[in-house]
Amino acid sequence: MDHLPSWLLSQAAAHAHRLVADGFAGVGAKGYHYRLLSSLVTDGPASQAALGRRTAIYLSDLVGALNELEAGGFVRRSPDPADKRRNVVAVTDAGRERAGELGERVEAIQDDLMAPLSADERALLAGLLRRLVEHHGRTGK
Amino acid sequence: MDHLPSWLLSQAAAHAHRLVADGFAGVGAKGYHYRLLSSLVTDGPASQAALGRRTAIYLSDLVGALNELEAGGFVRRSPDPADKRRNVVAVTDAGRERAGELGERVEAIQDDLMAPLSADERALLAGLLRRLVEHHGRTGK
DNA sequence: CATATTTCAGTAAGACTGAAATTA
DNA sequence: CTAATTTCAGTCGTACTGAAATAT
Repeated sequence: MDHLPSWLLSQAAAHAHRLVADGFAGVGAKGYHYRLLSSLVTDGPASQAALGRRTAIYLSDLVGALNELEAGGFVRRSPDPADKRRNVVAVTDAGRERAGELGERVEAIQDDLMAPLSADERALLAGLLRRLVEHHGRTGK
Repeated sequence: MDHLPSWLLSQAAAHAHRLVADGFAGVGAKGYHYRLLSSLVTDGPASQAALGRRTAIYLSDLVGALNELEAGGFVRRSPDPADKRRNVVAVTDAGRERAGELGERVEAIQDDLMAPLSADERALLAGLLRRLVEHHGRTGK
C-alpha cells in the first residue's frame, strides 16, 4: 500500500490540506480564497472564465468563492464594457492585504509540511510534483 | 502558486484521484474498498478499530465501506469470541479475487500517473512522499 | 447558427466530529 | 468508574456534471 504513488500522494495531500485548513480556520478563509486572491494579485484582474483557467477551479465553484470574497470586500466584480457576457474580477485593497496575511500563513505551513525534508529535497520534490501536474494538464472547466 | 508544495500536492493528488476513480468506476468500486481489501489480504483479518488504524480510514467511514464490501460478498464480519465488542473482519475468496482485479487496475494507473517520470525519479518521489506521510503520522480515529 | 460566459442545482468520494450503545 | 469498540447522524472543502440564460 505504501509503495503506491497514488496512495502516498493522497495521504500527503490530506496532511497538507489539514494543515492549511487549520491555519485558515482562525481567519475564516478557505483554500479557494487564497488561490483566487493570489492569482489576482500576481497576474492581475481577469474574467471569471480566465480566472478559472488560471487557478484550476471549476467555474461553478468559482461563483460561490467569489461571492464569499465579494461579501468580505476582498474582490470586486464589474461588467466588462468590451464583452457584456464577462465580469472583470479585481482585488480590492482589503483583498491585497488579506492575500498577504494568507500568504504568510501558507508559507509558515509549508515548513510544517516539509519538516522532515532538507532544502534540497524540498526543491526536488517540488520539481517532480510540478512535472506531474504540468503533464496532466489544466482542466478548470 | 506553483511553487507551493501544498498546492502541488493537492493538484497531483487530485489528478491521481481522478485516474483511480475513473479506473474503478467501471467495476463499481471506490478507493476505500481497495484500501481495505488489500490491507486484509496482506495483513490478515482484524477488528474494525485495528483496520481503521492500518488503513487510515475513520471508523465512521469504515462502517459504510464494510457494509458495501459485505453486501458484495467480499468480506465477512464475525463476532470476536475473545472480546464481544469486536467484529473480526476477514476477506472471502471473492474478496481476494476482487483485491487482485483492483490491484491490477491500480498498478496500471500508476503508470499513467507517473508517465512523465523515469523509474529512478518515481522511486525518488515515492521515497520523499513516504517520509512526509510517516512524519505526519497515523491518525485514523 | 455555434460558441463563450456566468450562474444555479445537483452529485460524489474523502476527511472529520459528536454522540449513543455495548462491553472490557 | 474509565476506556475501547461499533454504529449512526451529521458537516465540510474540494472536484466534477448538466443545464439555463445571456451575449458574441
